[in-house]
Amino acid sequence: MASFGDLLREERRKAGITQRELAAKAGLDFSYISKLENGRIPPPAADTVIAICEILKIQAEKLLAASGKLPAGVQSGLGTSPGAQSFLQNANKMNLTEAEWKELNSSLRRLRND
Amino acid sequence: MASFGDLLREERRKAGITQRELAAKAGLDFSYISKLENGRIPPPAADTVIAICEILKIQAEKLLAASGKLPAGVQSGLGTSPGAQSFLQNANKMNLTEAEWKELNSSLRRLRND
DNA sequence: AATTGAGTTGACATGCAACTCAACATTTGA
DNA sequence: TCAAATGTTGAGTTGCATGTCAACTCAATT
Repeated sequence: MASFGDLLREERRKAGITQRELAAKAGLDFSYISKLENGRIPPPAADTVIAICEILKIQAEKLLAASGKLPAGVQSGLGTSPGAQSFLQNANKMNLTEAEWKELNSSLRRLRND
Repeated sequence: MASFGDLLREERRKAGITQRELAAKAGLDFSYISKLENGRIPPPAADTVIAICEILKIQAEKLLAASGKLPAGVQSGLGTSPGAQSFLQNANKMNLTEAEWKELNSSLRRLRND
């Protein structure tokens, strides 16, 4: 899988903006963007990734996945539910494929749409 | 919901051991256990919660949920999957009930058992 | 050739998570 | 009752996440 830095650089260029512009809009230092793109430092916090994606007008999942981190809202929201805890433990052990996650997303929708 | 500290104290007493014994087995300082039980400090890292549960011989979900944190393995395992990322975002926004999480756990089993 | 815009780098800052350590207080059982 | 066991508290430690700042390079224009 492409590294976070490579993806970020690619998407930033697609958006046609400089590191400095992106940084300014995201409220970050431009040198930080540079280091991220070159993989000199670990990916930013998940919420920062999301902010960046909004600026670049792209879906967050790919960059988020490349960052390997879960959004704070997800952690606080799901972390306090025993049911979520065991679901997540099980899902993790099963090492689901992307197709299987898609299936689960359907199950999720069916929960309320039936 | 009961606080992490109250739950911990309750379960430790059920197991019939002292703070010092629990701490020793978990590789922690006993004063740390004391502070946890009294809510003086935030709950420990998820992996520490799991270690404690193993010593107390109880299921981890309740204490984990009271701690509000997700195990590191879950974060690194699910955080790198785009499918998991979007599933978790959706699930979080839906604010699922415990019963619904149980449903999803069944869907999970069905994925491989069919 | 000098300026300008873009990117890179190393050193440093800051805050918080997750504890430990030493001292003191309280409870309990012989 | 009183000593040992158990529990509580305040202060300190350590490491890592998440950045900033200042100084630099390099390529393209003017």
